[in-house]
Amino acid sequence: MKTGTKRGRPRKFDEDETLDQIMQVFWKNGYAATSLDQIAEVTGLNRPSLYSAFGSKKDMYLTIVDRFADRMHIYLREAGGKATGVRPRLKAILAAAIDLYTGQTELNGAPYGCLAISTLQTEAVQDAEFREALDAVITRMDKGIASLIRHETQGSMAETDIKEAAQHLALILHGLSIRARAGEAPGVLKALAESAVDKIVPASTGN
Amino acid sequence: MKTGTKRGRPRKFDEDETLDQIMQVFWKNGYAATSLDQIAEVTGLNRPSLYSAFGSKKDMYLTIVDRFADRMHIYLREAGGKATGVRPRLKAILAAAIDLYTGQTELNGAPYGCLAISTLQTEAVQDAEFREALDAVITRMDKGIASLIRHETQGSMAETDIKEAAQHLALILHGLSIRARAGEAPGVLKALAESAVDKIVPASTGN
DNA sequence: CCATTTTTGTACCGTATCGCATAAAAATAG
DNA sequence: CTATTTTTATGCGATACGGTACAAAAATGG
Repeated sequence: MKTGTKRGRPRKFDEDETLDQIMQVFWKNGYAATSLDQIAEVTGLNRPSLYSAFGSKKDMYLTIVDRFADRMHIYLREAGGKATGVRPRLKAILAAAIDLYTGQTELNGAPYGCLAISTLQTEAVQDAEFREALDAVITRMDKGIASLIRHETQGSMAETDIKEAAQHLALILHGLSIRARAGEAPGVLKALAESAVDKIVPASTGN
Repeated sequence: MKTGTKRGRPRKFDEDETLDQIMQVFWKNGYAATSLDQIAEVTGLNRPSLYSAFGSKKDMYLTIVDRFADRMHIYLREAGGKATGVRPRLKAILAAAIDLYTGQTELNGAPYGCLAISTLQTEAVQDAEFREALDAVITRMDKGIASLIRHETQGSMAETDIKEAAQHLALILHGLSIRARAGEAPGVLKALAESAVDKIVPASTGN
């Protein structure tokens, strides 16, 4: 019984590529306004294939939200790594996020903002599972930024101040996502992000 | 030809009260996930009556967005008037907004965040009219906050700094709306708002 | 070459959707 | 009391929705 090769008819599609296509649709239209027919058209699959591969519409969406959050954090971590010092690193990740929100990266082709902030949020009231997913995304962002600040300031900031600053920057970031979706230009958003970092993170730390 | 009294069958409903009920439904569910049947049930009207009074679903929603923005600004203006000094006034309007976002006021009964930020935003990509409406809400908030700062600092701040600070605070506010919808407690949000004001608005102005 | 397994594609089910057509109801005008 | 005006109420109509049943297709195992 060789288990190297799969048994039945081979899939016509690449799962990863298909998930990326699905992500685009949800990212653009949100959950409620997206139909499975649209997804079927974009992916080239038919609904039964979609269902057997990814479950229900809600399953698909939650999968996509996780996928987006993972991608986002890898992408921001990488962007933050290119600078040194608290403020420069924070500015770098905010600028990278703005590029993503305004459609300047290869992950998306248009100014859709943040998938979680801009689409998941709307559904959060009606559905507890969506609300928990949104909360998880927010918390993860808070902790990610706090971790960066903590690491970069090396004990010169009180822990409560670190957490507070991180939340302030996350609030700013989410506000920027909304403006990106409203059509605001990347340059304007980046200028706002830079000055926000200067105000929120103390200069006494050396930068 | 007396024109004092209307001619036909009298309406069974109060237009203002009905609009408030419609606002609740859109506020909770967003645009796409709201059906006219839900609205009909909540208002006690049937669809033809709704249509003849308020137009299509999209018409109704845009009407509601305007209505919400107007209410919001009256409410915040009133809240800001109860304090004196830049920072106290800004803190007062942010706290009032958080009360609204978390369902502590009589305008709404649950933590739905900001209607425009939390529901209009999702539709902004698909529909240019929605995108413009969102942009208008954002701009109005920026200008409102800038006006407050300008008035309260009496020329001690440069105009560009005023506008920048106003946008920073609006970004924070919109981020707070999202957290409210995610279920965060009012107290936590208010603490964040207060410290944000302290960081963003210079202390040199006297407060 | 036939059985088995997995995916694909067509077609369908029941329901929900928005908008409207049409008639009944309730008021005023003369 | 009749004509007119406006709103209400029933119901239709065409489409769209999510999900699934079922058979054909395409691979492997022996």
